[in-house]
Amino acid sequence: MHVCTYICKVKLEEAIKSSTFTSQKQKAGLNVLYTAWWLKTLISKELKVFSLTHEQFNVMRILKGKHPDEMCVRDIGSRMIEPNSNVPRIIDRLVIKTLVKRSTSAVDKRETVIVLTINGIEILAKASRRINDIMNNSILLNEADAIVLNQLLENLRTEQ
Amino acid sequence: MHVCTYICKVKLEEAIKSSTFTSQKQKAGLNVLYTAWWLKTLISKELKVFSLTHEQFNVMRILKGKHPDEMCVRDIGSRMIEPNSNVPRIIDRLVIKTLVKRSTSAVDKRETVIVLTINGIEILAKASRRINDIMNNSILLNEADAIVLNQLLENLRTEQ
DNA sequence: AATTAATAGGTGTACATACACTTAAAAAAA
DNA sequence: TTTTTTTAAGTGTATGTACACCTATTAATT
Repeated sequence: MHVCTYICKVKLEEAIKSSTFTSQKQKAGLNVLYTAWWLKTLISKELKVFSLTHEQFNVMRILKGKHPDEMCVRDIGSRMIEPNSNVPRIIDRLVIKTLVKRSTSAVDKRETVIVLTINGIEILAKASRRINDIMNNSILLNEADAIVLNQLLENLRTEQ
Repeated sequence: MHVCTYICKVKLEEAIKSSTFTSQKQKAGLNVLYTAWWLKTLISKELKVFSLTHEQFNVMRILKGKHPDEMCVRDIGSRMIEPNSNVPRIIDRLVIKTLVKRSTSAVDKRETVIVLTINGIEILAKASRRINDIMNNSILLNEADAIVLNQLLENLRTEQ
């Protein structure tokens, strides 16, 4: 049985070498930005095994949600975590790796429709398993706390 | 007196058009990533008035912390919110805009030392005021909630 | 003192992002 | 039906990021 000899808390103060925050609210802003970077880096490192970037993986996961149906570029873009990502260029790279197929819509010739290839589905399945494992093992947050966190983040983003 | 007629909650489900999360923990991960993007965009939009990017502003704010002392590139890098930022290139742009001055350290010729110019201090003061206002007005989170949020994010990042 | 190792900064490349602009096609208006 | 407007995708440019590699300088070792 593994005994956890010590737990290293990655404190914000240590990470950005600063301990003077004008308010907890200000600290929370920096904390969100730093935590997002921490998470992205964690995920990106795992995806490297599959030669995928965070964003390429994200697009593939979105496509999976509609598979075997095709999705247009606009529709993919509207589901991205970072909505201003340049989806056509991310798709370019997935096409080169033969993970997705791009074709013009028969219904509306303006639309480009994308669908995962068999290769894409296989790679995505493997990558998803890995990422899910990592998220479960690395995010040490119980479900009750996660609910509170989700609520607080939603409050933070509330607009008048 | 301004009457707030309606409050629009930017729900994660609406933002990424997904409502099927395998766990609250998984949702929390996406929520952190999305909130960070939301915050960054908010700040970047404000900084546009000053022709500054989020990262250039961040470097200038770090320099302010030691002003009028100089800081070496490595030292700046270690205080960045996103530690893998390529500091020399961010400084390149600040030098072009005459917001900082770059020179070789007399003590250790390997080191490049950076200091804010008078122009840089002025611009930073104006930009900081604007950003602080925006943060105070846009992040609708009371101090008690902010403390909880900070604690949860620190827990989330805890490593064994 | 001469050699080797470590460190600081910078560069090259691939990828992503923000945003303005272009082009083709479809929809709406005249 | 022709013209105008809107929409979907893609492109160009400036910026930033991740990471491997290079160069100069300093520190450590022999």
